[in-house]
Amino acid sequence: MDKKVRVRFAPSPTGGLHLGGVRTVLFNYLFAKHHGGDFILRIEDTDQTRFVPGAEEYIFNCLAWCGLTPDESAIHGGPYGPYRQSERKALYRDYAEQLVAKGLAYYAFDTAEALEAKRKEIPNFQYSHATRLQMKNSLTLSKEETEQLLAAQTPHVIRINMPADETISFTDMIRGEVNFHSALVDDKVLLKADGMPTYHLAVVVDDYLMKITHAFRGEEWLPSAPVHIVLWKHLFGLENMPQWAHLPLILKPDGNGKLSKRDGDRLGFPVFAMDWQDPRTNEKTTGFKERGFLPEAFINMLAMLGWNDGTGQEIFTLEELVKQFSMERVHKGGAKFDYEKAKWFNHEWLKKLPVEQWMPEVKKQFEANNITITDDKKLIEVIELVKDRCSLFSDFVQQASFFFKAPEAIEVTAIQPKWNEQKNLFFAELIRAYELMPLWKHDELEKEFKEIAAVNDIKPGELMLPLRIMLVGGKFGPHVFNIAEIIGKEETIKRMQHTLGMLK
RNA sequence: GGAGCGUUGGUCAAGGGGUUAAGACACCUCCCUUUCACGGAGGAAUCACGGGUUCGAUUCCCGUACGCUCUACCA
Repeated sequence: MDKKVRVRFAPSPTGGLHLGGVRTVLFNYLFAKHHGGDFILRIEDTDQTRFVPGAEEYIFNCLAWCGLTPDESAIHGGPYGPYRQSERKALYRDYAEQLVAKGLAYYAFDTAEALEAKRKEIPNFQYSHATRLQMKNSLTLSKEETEQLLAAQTPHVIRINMPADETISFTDMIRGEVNFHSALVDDKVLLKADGMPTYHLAVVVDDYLMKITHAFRGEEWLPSAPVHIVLWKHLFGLENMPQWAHLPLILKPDGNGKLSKRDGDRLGFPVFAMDWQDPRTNEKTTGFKERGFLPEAFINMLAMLGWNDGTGQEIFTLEELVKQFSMERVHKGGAKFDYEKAKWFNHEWLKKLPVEQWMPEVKKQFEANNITITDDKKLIEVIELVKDRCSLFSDFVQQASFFFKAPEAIEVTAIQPKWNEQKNLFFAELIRAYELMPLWKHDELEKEFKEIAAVNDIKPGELMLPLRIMLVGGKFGPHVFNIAEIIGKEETIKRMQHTLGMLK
């Protein structure tokens, strides 16, 4: 029987959680759940210089919002902890030493200055089989010298001793067989001078210890795969190595290249899952959540960036995605992010989900714009009326504020040129009639409106827009008489009089 | 510079040796609508280029071009 599937997402807590990161989580999650396996979240915080307070908690919050709950993590617990690499520091050195003992790694004592000098001396310098004999390390020093330096606690790193002439190959679940020539891969640092492992060492040690069966990560990792393969071969055996899949990148909408936070700022759309405030600069970046996206839509949209089930279906629930997902159907090429399409996904989900479920978000958006809503029944009525014209929760502010508050700007210029005394008289009469209306219902209002128009011999079409401008302030929104009914007699008449005053 | 990966309409993409080369988003036209949307009907691709293999290539092979990623004691 096959081993239980175990996958992991391993972010470093250095800032906001990027679209591409969430998609990597998603594909990990979908694959694991499709196979009845476990999804592990491991924090890769081995670079102490890049530690950002709050970033870890933020990642957990994003995952919670998305509904992608880890089975094991630093906060969910689990049998293979700790799940923060900084807390596992002690165990890495031993593996690096094992490699040194076997001659597959070596101590290197080169200072930053020496490395810098070498880079200047040799163009495109690589610390590799071609150059390592020119450097200060346990390969060039005598055994005694090395031991002396070590005993004196001289700062040093441990580097992998890449084979000089081997073909390193592995099978990627998305790309098939991939080959590298070992001579072109440099001797990556495995253990840093501060005793922390680099990503290269940590990822293989932890994947082994945590019994990871499938390792998925972004395509940017492909060039360093041979380092990981060599490590696996000598540390734990290729037969125990997880199956790899390198996911295609999410590209910027214009031009080419990886989508970055900068692109979002420049083009006006979010890139992070949720709002992120950098504690060092206090710079605040809005996320998809706060911008008015439903998590269901966000996930759905991400899933379709680089994957589809081949049927043409585009709207999927998480459960459906779990059921349908397969790594073989993931694309090789990167996908450009399209914000318009992202909004479309949200629009579809808005239509699909019951209003009650997302009404609180709409309220929040109104509150952020100083409109407090106390009447839930009215809000639901309003939402039903305008939801076809909204893609995001934030759109409701623009589309429905006038139901709760008289419009601040009245687009009188839209009606002024064609305004005349006849229309003036019509509206005066309409107001008198409306004041006496016993039943304030949209069909009654419309009937009355048309009757008075007929008596005055004006085409109703000439009067509809003026009425709309009076009530809404602009040329948009649902049927005018529905609006009038909801805002009520008093408010309707007040707004008519207000605009009439402006037209005199 | 080197290595690896990629390339079907503006975008996401289905398909796969012989097809009218799906569908969605965006865009344009029309219908519906006395506003804006929604909805409905239409509109656009010689499948990067050049060689092969083949009766036949967008599909297989090899080159070329272009793009991207990596090339840190960052992940």
